[in-house]
Amino acid sequence: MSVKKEKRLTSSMEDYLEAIVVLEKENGVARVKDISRMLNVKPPSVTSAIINLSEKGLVEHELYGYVELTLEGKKAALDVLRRHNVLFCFLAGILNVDPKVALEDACKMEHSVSPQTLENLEKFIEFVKDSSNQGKSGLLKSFTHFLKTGKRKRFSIGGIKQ
Amino acid sequence: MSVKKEKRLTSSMEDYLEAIVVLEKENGVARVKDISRMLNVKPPSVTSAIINLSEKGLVEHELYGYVELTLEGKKAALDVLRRHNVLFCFLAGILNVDPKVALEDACKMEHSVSPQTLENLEKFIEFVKDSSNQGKSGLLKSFTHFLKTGKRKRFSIGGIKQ
DNA sequence: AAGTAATGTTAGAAATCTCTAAGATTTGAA
DNA sequence: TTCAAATCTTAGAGATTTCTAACATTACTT
Repeated sequence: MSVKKEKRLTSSMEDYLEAIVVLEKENGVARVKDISRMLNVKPPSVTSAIINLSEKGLVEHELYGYVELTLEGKKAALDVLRRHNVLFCFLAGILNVDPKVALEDACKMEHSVSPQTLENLEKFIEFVKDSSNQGKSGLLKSFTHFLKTGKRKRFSIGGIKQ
Repeated sequence: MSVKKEKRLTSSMEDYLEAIVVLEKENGVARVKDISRMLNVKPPSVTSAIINLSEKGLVEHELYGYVELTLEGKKAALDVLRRHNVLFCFLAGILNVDPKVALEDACKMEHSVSPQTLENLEKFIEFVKDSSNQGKSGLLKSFTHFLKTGKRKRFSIGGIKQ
């Protein structure tokens, strides 16, 4: 009975998984060259990573061929992607951080955000965004105004206009 | 003229700086043993780190003596601490994440949050918190309620009661 | 003051992740 | 089909960070 001790994936390995799932979505398949370009690492680093992920049962790979996520790998990759997206939405959509910066931050923070924080962040986004049907909610408008001027504007949640 | 190329500090080195500044605040001085305990690493790791930080001009250290931050080191350490505190405030105070989890997350995320995100986060905290004089603001109460029940409650910002 | 306990350092090894250089395989063009 | 370009892998080295084991120093205790 080989009960593998599942160590948490490193940030690096999560990056590779994420790149692979994104490439699969974009191109149907993931190739070493594209992973390399996407992550700004050299091809040998990708090969090493693939061997590593393959030993963990997260990807399948034939020499000189494509890289494919296993079911488990896909699950892990989508989890990273979800963290990324939630963080990006919050940073760019609520905190009003420049999208380029928000992207960079999301790419780094996605590896350290806990499930609980992620869940509450998702709910917070829902809470803030759903409170307006069109574009920015009152809260968002008010905060954006506060960011620019330092002054508060009234706003409402729950459909009650002030 | 030796113009050192100042590479960004690694997460690890930031952790050491942060521990040192916290210990200095608590005990007046920082010692290897305490840094070791605070960061959950063995003493030789601390010694290595101190040598590293010392080469960067961020700490001073006499063999078998105390560790002290230089001016530059203190500046860097306080910067990390500020990131930590802002993140913790947001997670625990606004997102309603369990303080223990919020602490862990802050400790990890503090190394990857950009200045712009940090600044906007600080303003967001100010925006949300200052909108009530006593404890949780309307927004906070409303979000907490939403977290628990999934239902929205009306609230106000700007001192206007609904 | 001497010896023991506590603390700190040195040396050297292991894990992780990246790179360069060089060689292998595949693809595509003539 | 054969050769050149593109792609991928292997081998080996370097950086970073941690550890254990052994040794050095300092601080107590009596």
